[in-house]
Amino acid sequence: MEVNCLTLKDLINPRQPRLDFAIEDGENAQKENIFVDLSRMAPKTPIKNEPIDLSKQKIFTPERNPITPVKLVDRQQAEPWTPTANLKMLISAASPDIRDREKKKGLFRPIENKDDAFTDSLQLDVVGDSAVDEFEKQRPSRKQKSLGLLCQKFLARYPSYPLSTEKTTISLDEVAVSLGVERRRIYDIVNVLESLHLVSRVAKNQYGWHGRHSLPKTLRSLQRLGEEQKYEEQMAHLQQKELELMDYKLGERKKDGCPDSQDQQLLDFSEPDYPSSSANSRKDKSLRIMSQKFVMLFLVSKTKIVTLDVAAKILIEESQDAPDHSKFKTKVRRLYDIANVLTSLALIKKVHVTEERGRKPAFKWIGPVDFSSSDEELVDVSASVLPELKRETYGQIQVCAKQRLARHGSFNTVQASERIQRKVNSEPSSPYREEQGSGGYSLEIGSLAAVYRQKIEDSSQGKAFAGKRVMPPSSSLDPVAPSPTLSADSEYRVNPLAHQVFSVAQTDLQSFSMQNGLNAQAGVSPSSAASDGETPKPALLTGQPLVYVPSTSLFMLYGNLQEGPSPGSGSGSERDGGSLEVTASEQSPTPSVQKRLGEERKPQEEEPATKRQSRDYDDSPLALVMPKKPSDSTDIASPKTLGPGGSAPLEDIHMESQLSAAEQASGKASANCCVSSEWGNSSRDAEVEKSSKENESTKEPSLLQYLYVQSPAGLNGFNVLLSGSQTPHPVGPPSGQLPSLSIPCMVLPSPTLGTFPVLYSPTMPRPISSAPGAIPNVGPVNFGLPGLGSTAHLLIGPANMVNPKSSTLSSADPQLQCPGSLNLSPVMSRSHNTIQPESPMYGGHPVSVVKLQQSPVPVTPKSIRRTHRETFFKTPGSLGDPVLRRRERNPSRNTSSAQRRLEIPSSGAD
DNA sequence: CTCTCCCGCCACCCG
DNA sequence: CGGGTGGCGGGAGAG
Repeated sequence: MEVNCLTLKDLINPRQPRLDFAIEDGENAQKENIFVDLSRMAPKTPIKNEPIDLSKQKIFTPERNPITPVKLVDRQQAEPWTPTANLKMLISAASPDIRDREKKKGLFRPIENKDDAFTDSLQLDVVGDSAVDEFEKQRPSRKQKSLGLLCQKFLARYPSYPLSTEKTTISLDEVAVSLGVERRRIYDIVNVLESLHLVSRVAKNQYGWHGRHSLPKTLRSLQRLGEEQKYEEQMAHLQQKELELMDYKLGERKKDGCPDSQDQQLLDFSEPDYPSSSANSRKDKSLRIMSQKFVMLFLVSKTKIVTLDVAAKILIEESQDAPDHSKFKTKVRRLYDIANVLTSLALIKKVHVTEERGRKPAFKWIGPVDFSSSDEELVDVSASVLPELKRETYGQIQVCAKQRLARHGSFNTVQASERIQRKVNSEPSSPYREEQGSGGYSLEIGSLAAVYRQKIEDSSQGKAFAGKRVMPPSSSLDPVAPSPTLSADSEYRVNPLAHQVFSVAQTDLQSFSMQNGLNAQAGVSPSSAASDGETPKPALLTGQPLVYVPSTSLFMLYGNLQEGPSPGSGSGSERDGGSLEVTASEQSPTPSVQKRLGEERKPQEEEPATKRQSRDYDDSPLALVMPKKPSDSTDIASPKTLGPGGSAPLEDIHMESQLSAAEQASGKASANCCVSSEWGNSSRDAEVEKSSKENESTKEPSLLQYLYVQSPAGLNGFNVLLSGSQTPHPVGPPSGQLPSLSIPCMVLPSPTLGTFPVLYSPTMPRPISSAPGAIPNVGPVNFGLPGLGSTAHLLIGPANMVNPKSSTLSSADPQLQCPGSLNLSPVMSRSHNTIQPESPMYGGHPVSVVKLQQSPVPVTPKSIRRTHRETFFKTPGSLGDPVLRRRERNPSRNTSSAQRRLEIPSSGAD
């Protein structure tokens, strides 16, 4: 058949018209520099079949009938897509099974080509000729088929931060069909995603989607591993060598071939090859491992820039392959594959490093960075000093945080970036400088790393790279087991700093803001500044959580808000070190291990309930949190069950804490709010603008205080809160009643906590009574922050946090939906999917929303939302979700867990 | 040219 | 053993 098919295909294809020009550009852009929106995309949770509306944001999906079609005008889209599609159609005709697939595919098709489709459709509609042109043009350019694009499509199907309750399984076949590609390609994507624990294999052909919840943790673990392996040194070394070589040999491009020599040199340092540690079995060379190592390189790199040649060399070296040119080429190819996926995840972007000799392709890390730094430091200290963290510890931690703030909190991003840049430039190891601006990562990282290194060194030998071999490839990759540090971390997060922290934070913030200036622009993070082509859009990345930590992170947040998805923001997420337990699970290096670990994890997980909570925050796109106990409460959502002793009555506590937190927040928040939303969008309601303007006055002067923002995972960051109220004092009123803020903002309780009362401030165009209940029609409100720029967009929904986004948009802000704000829409859509149930409610009465706060208990869908935790890695049993909220869910979880276990085996190769 | 990286053969390896 | 996985590298599009 295939043969025949091919033939047919050829005939048919002969050129389907794809138009994708516009799209292509976009693609290119993305690919090249960018980042992606995937996060924003709507999630479709279940792939399974249905096309869901998914919404794909922009695209409209024309489709549903996929089928065949004749080429024609009607459905231009349908037809042409890709040759592959055609082929499939043909095939389907032949076989029923296939046909089914086709159908499915068809459903999805829109997705696949959404962009294209979108464009096409527009064009077509507009211009009749286009159709013809299309045919003519038809080139399915390579770009269209690129792995990066494919990956984006893939990611678009799933929520970045799926609710803990929703377990999404990915059927490779389905995906392949829906995306119109061969399965082989899906493997490439999945393998990379798996390396980051975004997915895990469940069974044959089946993967479970975890989302980004644990990404910070995973990254942290990888960073640690990278440090242990001394990748940084290796990189520096290679770079130097190269430079030297280059210098000596000027023009020759032997580079390609050269690697050998270099490699050898490296080897010298380290050790002679190690033939085998684990012999590199196929696994060692797997894309998964390569991916992890590649990520590690970024994480340990001070510059956060990794050139492909260096990465390839290191990989070759590790693999012990004899370095030959072909190997090098192969490695590079693989790295591109990985890079495409990572780029789609908005973790890296392409840049070019200009060395003395020319440009070299490289990638820059734009994902979260700081996790390791501040928190770790703290953690570390605490861990080392106080094995057991306790309240007291917190105190210490707080102190540290304060200090840190003092030192860095006010740090101007720009300054930071400059410094970094300087460092980079001066650094011998990093001969090149980025074309763009340097990222504004915290400077501390380096120092921290140094510290770590030392520690490590102590244990390990003097040899530079000896460490590397130490790790078994696969296992090593996985995240480290939870270390005490983590625990500390977690605690830190979890409980964070209570008031003290807050106070500190406030202060810092002010100073910070002052220094930075309110303008968001000013605050632009370096990375963003860099600008290559980065689009601001990225900011939206829903996926990236902002910093939640009060102290240090604040500034990051600030930056993030402004910028949006700046890498820095991501870093914030990192902090979540709290994910201890998660770590454990995830850490288990290989997936397989993970699975196994599941059991082990459980125990660990127990403690973590709180952690998770913290994590949740982290995960949540924008979460500024004020830690406090309340946060813990959030955990509710956390899947993991509490251990026996665990936090017992979380719920109660949560409630209380939440309230208190809310109060505090309200009180504290004094400034104007700033909200940033992830999505930048152009559109905003006029009203909003007004409000914003009004706010502006306020804003400018003050600074922002913040608030906390938390967005439920599913929401993608939509919830932000800000406030700035003048009223510093906390309002006493428990849940619902908070003092009204002069500024129009709503304070949302942490998503997780459903209980929180929402605060809404009336400044809005419509006068609203401050009383919560009173809120009239507050539908979702958008805030535009002037300072933030058009990009910033805030939507607030009266309803629970959860829905607001989606529903809000749809109902209230049509504008948002406008094409212009594509980004938003996608997001929105996503949330929709996830939350759908709620949406209806929401739509109905905004006001009612307020009530939401009520008791969390309800099993209603809403409640579900809260739980967005990550389920992922955890093994099933361990998942606490159920626990948290309602015990009801457990059953489901168990089931899921079972699956995972199954998975494990397969993946678990180890 | 070089940079990217798609494509798909075919080896592994698991069930 | 069959089929799911996925290493691998030729070769071609894009710049």
